[in-house]
Parts: sequence; structure tokens; C-alpha cells
Amino acid sequence: MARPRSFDEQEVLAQARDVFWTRGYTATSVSDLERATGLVRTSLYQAFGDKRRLFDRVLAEYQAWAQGELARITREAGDLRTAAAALFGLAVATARADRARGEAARGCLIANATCELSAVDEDALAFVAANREAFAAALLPVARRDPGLATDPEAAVDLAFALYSGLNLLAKSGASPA
Amino acid sequence: MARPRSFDEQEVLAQARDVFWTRGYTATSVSDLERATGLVRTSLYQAFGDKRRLFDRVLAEYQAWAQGELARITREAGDLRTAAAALFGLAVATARADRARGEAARGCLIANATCELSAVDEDALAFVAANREAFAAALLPVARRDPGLATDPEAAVDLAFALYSGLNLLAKSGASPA
DNA sequence: GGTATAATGTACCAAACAGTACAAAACGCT
DNA sequence: AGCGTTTTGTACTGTTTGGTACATTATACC
Repeated sequence: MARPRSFDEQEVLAQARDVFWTRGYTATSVSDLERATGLVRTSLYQAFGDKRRLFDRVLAEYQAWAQGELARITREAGDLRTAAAALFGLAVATARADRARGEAARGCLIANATCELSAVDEDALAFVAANREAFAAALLPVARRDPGLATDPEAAVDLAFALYSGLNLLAKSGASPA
Repeated sequence: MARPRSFDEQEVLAQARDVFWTRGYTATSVSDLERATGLVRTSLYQAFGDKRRLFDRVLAEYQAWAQGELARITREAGDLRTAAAALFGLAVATARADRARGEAARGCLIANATCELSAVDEDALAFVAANREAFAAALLPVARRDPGLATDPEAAVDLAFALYSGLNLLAKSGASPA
């Protein structure tokens, strides 16, 4: 009853995510998105709303993936230490993958968004704050189970968050066998 | 013999730095810089070159300040642990200061630049890589002096760098008494 | 006081920006 | 085959971007 789409939504979202990931939100133009996705602006606007809505969508999708990874890690690891180690391994692995592709490390999409937007955009700040809390919520049970961390499991989880973010930034400024 | 400047260069640099700091490089327009400094574009361009040169100048000034702080900290601290603690205290203090001013945390200017530019701009990558090495060079002697870290002092220093960066990002996504 | 010189102010430039109006096209359905 | 509907493609909008040409202003020196 109507003309069908010529693109796969998930695929387009992944392509848009990659552009936002390497260039950031502000520095990515709608023309960049056209080029990366192969769609014309009209299709992008009709399917995803404006540039910001598309970015939000990409962020949400990325966060869902990250939460999945986090859930898998906490399921497989018994204590916080090994969970954190697996997490850091993930950061190093993605950095290595970027490097192997001949590009510079892109770090974590949400960490990048935090850096770029949290100080100027309330909605973005709310999102990254919620993400941090989701991160903590996923790791807290594991931290509580650890008797060595009984004094302050929440601080230990925040520390893991800081270290994970820091590793990504370390990768973005050089060095691989950290 | 000629008309004198109506502004103090250091003061203007500090004002420009603050805009870049909260908004980032790309999102800061020349009009923003005019507004923040009180100078008209022509004066800015004549005194500092183009937008990028001004940003580089601001970055260099900031790095000099940061290196000074780092030198002071390592001078006062005997081992890496207390040096790192002082460093983290610095990050927390600046975050608190931002928060007290009623604004969101801005983190570290160089960390922000790393996030925003290192993946797309070779010069920026070179700068932040050099900065990371300067950071390591400042802390390495203290780390080497610590017998408990004899196995790999360089890794310990990188860890301190990651933790410092991570703390800044933690602040940028909420939470104060970390 | 006049003059050389650098700093300012006004006004502009082309290019890039995010977003849109509207027509052409491609399909499902009857 | 023809119609209704949604996706595409073309072409454009006004605005903002970084940067500049040029006239004006204010000072130090003679």
C-alpha cells in the first residue's frame, strides 16, 4: 500500500553511531550522516526526526548494548575484582580493534558524549547520570558480595567506573599495552 | 608610536579558556569568544591568529599550569600514593568549585580536548600524547622511589593518569563526595 | 601639534549549517 | 491497471559559521 524502505534501520543506526563516535555530536554534520548512511536528508529526517533525536536514539542503542555486556560480565565473574578486570579488558580490546583498523581510538561513545555535552546540555547530563547509575546498579551486587569491600562497596563501584572511563581516555591519548 | 592595546592578554586568554572549557572547541564560535572576551573579532584575529591558534595557545597555557601543579605535588609528596591522592584531591576540588558556582563540572580542559579531537585531529592527538608523557615523566621518579611498585612503576603511573581522568569524567556525570 | 603605526570598529564575504517544501517514484492493495 | 500511501530525490530556505577588507581611532614619538 506504500513504497517500502530501501534501508535497514539497525544498519543505518550503526553507521550513524560510528560517525558520531569518531567525530562527536557537534562536529558531525547532517551531510556527514548522509554520506555515512547512504541516505538523503529527507529520509533521515523522516525516519529519525532531527539530528539530536537520531543521536539520542544512537546513544540509547549503545547503552543497551553496554548494559548487556555489563550484565554478561557480572554474571560470569564472582567478585568485583574479576568483573572489573573483564571490563577493563573490554576497553583495551575495543582500543586495540580501533588501532588495528588503522584509526585512532574512539573510546566509549557515552564517555565521549559526557565530555562533550554534559556541561552545556541538561538532557545529556541527565542521560549520562542515569547511565552512571545503571552502571553502579549492575556492579553493586557483586561488590556487596565481596567481604574485602564491605566498608564502602559504592565507592568501589564508582572507582571501577572512573577507571574504566580513564582507560578509554588513556587509549585516546596513545599507548596500547596498558 | 602606535595605538596601545585595550586589553590584558592573559586576562583574555583566561576568558577564552573558560569558554573552550565549558563548550568545547567545535561548539565554541568566534562570536562566543567575542562575547566572552569583550573584544571584536578583528582584535582576536590580529592578536592570536585564527580560532585554532587561539585554542592551541589556551591549551599550552593550561598545560603549563597543570605541569606546575604536578611539580608542586610531587615535590611535597614522598611516595606515589600520596602524590596521587593530592592529584585526585585537585580533581575533586575543581569539580566542587564548578558545582559551587552553580554550573556543571567542566572536568579537565586537556581531557576534554582529548575526548573531542584526538580521534580526528593529528595535531591534537600529538599534543595530548605529549601531555600524557609529560604527566608520566613528572610522576615516574616518585613511583620508582616506591619499593612496593618496583615491578612496574610505569604501569602505576599510567594507572594514576587513568584514575585522574576517570575522576574528572565521574564528576562530569554527577556525584560529588567520590 | 603633526605624523607614523598599531589597535579597533563596521561591514561584509563565501561556505557550511540544520531543516523543509514539494514533486517524482515505487510499492501493496483492490 | 489504477489508486493510495510512503519513501525518495531535488532544490531550496534562513541562519550561522570562520575569516577578512577597509576605514577609523588612539597613542608615542618627533
